[in-house]
Amino acid sequence: MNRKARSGNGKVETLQPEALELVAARFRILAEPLRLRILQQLHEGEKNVSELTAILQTTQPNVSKHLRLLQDAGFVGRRQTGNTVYCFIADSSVFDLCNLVCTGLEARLASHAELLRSPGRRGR
Amino acid sequence: MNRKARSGNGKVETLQPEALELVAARFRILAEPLRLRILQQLHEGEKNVSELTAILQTTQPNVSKHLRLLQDAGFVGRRQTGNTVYCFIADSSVFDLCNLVCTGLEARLASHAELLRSPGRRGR
DNA sequence: TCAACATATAACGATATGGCTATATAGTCA
DNA sequence: TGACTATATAGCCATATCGTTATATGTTGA
Repeated sequence: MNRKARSGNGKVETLQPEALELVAARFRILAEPLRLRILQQLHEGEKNVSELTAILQTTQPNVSKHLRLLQDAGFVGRRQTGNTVYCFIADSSVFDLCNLVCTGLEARLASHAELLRSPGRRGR
Repeated sequence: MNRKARSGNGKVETLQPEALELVAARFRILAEPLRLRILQQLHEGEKNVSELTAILQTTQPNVSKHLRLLQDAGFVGRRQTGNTVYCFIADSSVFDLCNLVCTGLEARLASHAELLRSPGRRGR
């Protein structure tokens, strides 16, 4: 064991800057509303590109592009039958991530709401 | 209870598109290497802007700008004494998030490595 | 009040990214 | 093979964001 972080012990606190780039890139995948909506749709069950396009009210190339990123990151998988491509959640831990963010967001918004309500009487 | 998601039950699977924008925005805060490096530094203990600037090898305005985003998101707090501003982690759950991403990333990279090693003999 | 220091903001250029339209690729069926 | 359908890619424009330099704000101490 030397001073540099080794594989398997990925505590973000100890990562090198280059590794943090990878972590940031992974966050960036989830930093787009449309991609989150795609994940949300796939949470209900697998869907093909045309279905997603219709549901999300955007263009087919746009869906394809976003799907590619989600697939490259390993969040989404694909299954092709004939010439239609069915997409599905390949790593459901992505929802743990999203829900952690949701929780933090709720806490944040609640604390803001608190500030607007009865200043000086926090917590009741 | 009506058909729209209500406060407190923030399962990402059920959020409206507008709510997903907020979730995406929160992910976006963590989608920058320099911001992750700031968080990393603050994990060791509070630091002021000048110290961060020196450590991160960038300009002071750049650090200030990123700190602002981290503060607005509630991840980082500030304490001002005299004219120096000390920053610290205000929501340490941000590291849970980062570590979840790290874990997923490691798994992803490991599975890629697997593909390069002995094709056909996966899992051993 | 003035000089000095620490931090914040403004304004800019460079780059990245989202969404579009047009087109290419690839699979199915006749 | 050729028409049709589903998806992917290319190319483009608009916008957002990073990092920089210049400057403003604000705090301390003489």
